[in-house]
Amino acid sequence: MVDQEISASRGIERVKISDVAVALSLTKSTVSRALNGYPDISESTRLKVRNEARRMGYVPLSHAQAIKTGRVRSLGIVWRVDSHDGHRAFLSDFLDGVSRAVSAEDWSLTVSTADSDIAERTTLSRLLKERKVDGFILPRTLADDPRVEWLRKEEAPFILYGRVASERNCSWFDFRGEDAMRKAVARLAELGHERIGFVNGDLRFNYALLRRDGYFRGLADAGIDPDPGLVLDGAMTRESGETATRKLLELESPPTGIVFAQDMAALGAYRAAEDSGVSIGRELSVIGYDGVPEGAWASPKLSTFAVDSRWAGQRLAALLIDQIRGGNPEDLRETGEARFLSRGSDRPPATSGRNLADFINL
Amino acid sequence: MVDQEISASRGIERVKISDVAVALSLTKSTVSRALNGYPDISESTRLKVRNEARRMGYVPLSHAQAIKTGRVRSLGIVWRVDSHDGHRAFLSDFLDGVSRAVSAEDWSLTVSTADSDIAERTTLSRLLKERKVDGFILPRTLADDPRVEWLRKEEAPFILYGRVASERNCSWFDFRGEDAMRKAVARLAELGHERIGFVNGDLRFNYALLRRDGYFRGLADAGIDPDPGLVLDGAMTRESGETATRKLLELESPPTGIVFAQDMAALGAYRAAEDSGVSIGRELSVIGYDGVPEGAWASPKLSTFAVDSRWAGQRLAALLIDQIRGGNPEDLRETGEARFLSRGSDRPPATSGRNLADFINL
DNA sequence: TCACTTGCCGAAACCGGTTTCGGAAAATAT
DNA sequence: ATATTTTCCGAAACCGGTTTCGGCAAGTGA
Repeated sequence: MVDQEISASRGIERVKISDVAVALSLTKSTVSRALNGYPDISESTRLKVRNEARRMGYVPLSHAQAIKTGRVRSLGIVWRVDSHDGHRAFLSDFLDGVSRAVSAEDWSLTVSTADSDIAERTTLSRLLKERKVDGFILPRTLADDPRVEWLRKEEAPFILYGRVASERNCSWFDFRGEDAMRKAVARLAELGHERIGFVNGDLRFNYALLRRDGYFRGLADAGIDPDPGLVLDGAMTRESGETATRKLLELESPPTGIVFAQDMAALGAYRAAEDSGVSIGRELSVIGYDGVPEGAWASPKLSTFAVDSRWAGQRLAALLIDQIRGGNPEDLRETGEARFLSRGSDRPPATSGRNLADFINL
Repeated sequence: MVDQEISASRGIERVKISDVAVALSLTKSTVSRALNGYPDISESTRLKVRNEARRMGYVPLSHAQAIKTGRVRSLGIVWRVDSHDGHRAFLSDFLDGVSRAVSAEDWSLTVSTADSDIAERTTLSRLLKERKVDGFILPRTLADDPRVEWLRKEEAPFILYGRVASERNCSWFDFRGEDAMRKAVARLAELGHERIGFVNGDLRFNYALLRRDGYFRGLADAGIDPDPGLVLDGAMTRESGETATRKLLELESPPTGIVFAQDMAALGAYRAAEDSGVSIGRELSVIGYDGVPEGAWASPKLSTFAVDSRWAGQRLAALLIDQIRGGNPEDLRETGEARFLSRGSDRPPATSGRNLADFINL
């Protein structure tokens, strides 16, 4: 009667390490070491233990392990929700990448959101103090990112999605946006464009600085003198991209091609162009960066440098786990290449001396 | 020298409960009970303990608590990445909502992704066995959802985003999509439409069944005989929405208005309409459901029933925490209302006997 | 044959909290 | 003044693992 009550209230008994030990007439210390690959366990007992553990369905409680090891086998991400929605489209892919890498090692992922710097700091601090995570993936890297110094001080492992000036002890993964911008300019120049504008994102973000450099290098490569009047920044949404484009089109001699540091801004150009009566792919060429899905639904489709967010998430997680396991942070840096999607929005300039036939024969 | 080495290698010492106890000349058991609000601690010492703990920056390790309490103060979500991308736009808001509710209680959120049923089951199982989470939020509820039965068997707390047929012991939050569909039909009927089509999502999902019911009730309300030929399903992307719309427009007597169970499908209608030479808001009225941001960038802007994903996440998390703390699952059910955004895509039919002036005087 | 490794496992401490139990001191009742 | 209850805290067990340490038995070398 009492037994029934107990079993009814407690449900399926969880099998613990001592259960496995008893079943094998061993001590739990032996079972633990066998399962964790200690060298002082014979191969034969290691095998027996592993089989019996599997047979009994034994899975160690992660928090019971953590109390002694100090590791919870979990990574943390604080996602900013206060900024432009340009990156929102990638959250799903990004998390998928992180999740895959993390699951492959039997780790897990803790996600939190924040809508301000202090909220982010508070959350990072709490996750760290409670030891909910062993390290952090930091998206949206600033040129001079205060999180870096703070996490160094707290001695918490972290990795940046994006590069940073203060390199000491930093790991990162990033796509070489500067290369993409450079190629975008080269592409437009090759098509015959001579006045090529650049609409950048917010300069507080490090990628904006890098992409700006790439743009200017592209101009230099093509032998085009840079015109500061053709360069704008702070556009990371459709609205601001629309405004920026409008400004450029209202210039005395407007650009025939514009490179955008972000697709969302580039999509804003479509409306500005429509209002100004210029058609994209004809009077105005546009190349974006990011590879947002909406680009494929614009007409003409937006040519862009697509970024593989899933891959970024995957590498970030894998590198961070390496670091937590003792790897040297400065050895854990990787970059990737954005893939150019040539679609309809980049074409030879309508007013160019060179015509379409020339281009085809190029 | 040795001390230096130790302090240098171990860094900032974490303050533990025994440190607080020593500082106050109390035992750690007293400190623990004081902090956790046990009634057998005097108000004066409770205050002293609380202040000293705060002063020393003491925060309990969540996994150290968990080993005795069995609770890790964490919720789990497995996000499906294999389906249509209609819900991706909401992930950011949704997670933000969950994160807010969870942080308010000092809990945390563990996120994982899966691209198949078995992957999802494997992940749920692992999170449960390792006890990384205390309960699950289940998005994307199926009409007959196998996760429900399985989690019941495992005795794991869970809550559904969406309702389900097998109600026993289930908690949920959901938006009353059926009400929205009913109102959408009413709206179109009021505008003078008599042939109103319906493009539904995948019928395996429970919301599709509910919304279909809503559509038919709307027709009944308006005294319109349902025409099975005007009802299609399985459209949850732009592509499939485009195809579905094309089919409807090719009918001998095509609908003058279409209600879509999902915005993404409704956006597909724009291209179909363009190709067929009918203009949306004139020859064809369209009402969607979801409130995706892209809807505001279509022309004309898509009229739709917008869902507050942040709110959904918030309520789901709060209700689930209540349940884990002992609340009766069947008492923890809530629904919400989708908010109608009247924009440009729903207008009186061009061929209607009633003209615009009539409508204005309505 | 004896001393000395080496291989392998058990015993026990330990991690940082929570919770039960018992008892001393203070408050109340008799 | 004594008996009885309350109030409040300390002592110790406990949670489920990991890790250190020590020792027995078998193997090795001289």
